[in-house]
Amino acid sequence: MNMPIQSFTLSDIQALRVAELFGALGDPSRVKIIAALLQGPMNVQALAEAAGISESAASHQLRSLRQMRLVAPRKEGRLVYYSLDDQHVVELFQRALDHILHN
Amino acid sequence: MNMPIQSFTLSDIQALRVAELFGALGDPSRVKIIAALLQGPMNVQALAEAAGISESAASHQLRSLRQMRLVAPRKEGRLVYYSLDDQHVVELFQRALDHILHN
DNA sequence: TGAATATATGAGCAATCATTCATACATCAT
DNA sequence: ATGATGTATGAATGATTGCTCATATATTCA
Repeated sequence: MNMPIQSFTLSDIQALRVAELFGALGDPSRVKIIAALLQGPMNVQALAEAAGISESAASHQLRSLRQMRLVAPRKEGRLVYYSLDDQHVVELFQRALDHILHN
Repeated sequence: MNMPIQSFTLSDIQALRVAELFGALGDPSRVKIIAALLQGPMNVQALAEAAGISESAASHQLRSLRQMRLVAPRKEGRLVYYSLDDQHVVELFQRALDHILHN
């Protein structure tokens, strides 16, 4: 499995989508949020603390990640638990983490 | 091989480095440049054309990629051929491409 | 030497982005 | 109902970013 990709010239939209995907992972706060979510679902407060940002800032970032379908919310009372929602991206992220930590 | 990473709270510097790596791949022009380089080394002009940007803009972007050691220059006369210089990142990129193209 | 070509680089600018602040909304407790 | 808590959201702001333009440097050719 896994046809090798010997790609070529990407269309504008394809390049944009790849860039958007990587861009979503291209901010330290979002990186910390995603790293925290590797442990399991967490609510906004906990994620804000894990990322070292305000709850409002966390909510904004979670919105971006939500819109890209990288995370999914689950409401429980007045808490909202977020979890990672794209296994491919999780693997991508872990590889990058691996690469950095092994630098 | 491959210790599973269950990582947690990243240090500020670790998060920053992961974010910088993804950020380097988080722009459509750079995505097109890297996609073009999957075929093999190319000079600045060719990369500019492949990315649909000016040669100056390409040179600027190549500088970023160079500073992150994602590409390496090889001078040949008055041409400078760039090639991909980080196999891990190449694999990361191809996975993302695969993911997007298979959406 | 002088002109042309390929690339690099700095300044300036417009656009994007991450955060803060104020506020709104929903849920729970009293 | 009232107040408190958790989250969401819009506007404003400061920082970053990708590009253009002008210019510099290096190499080749005449």
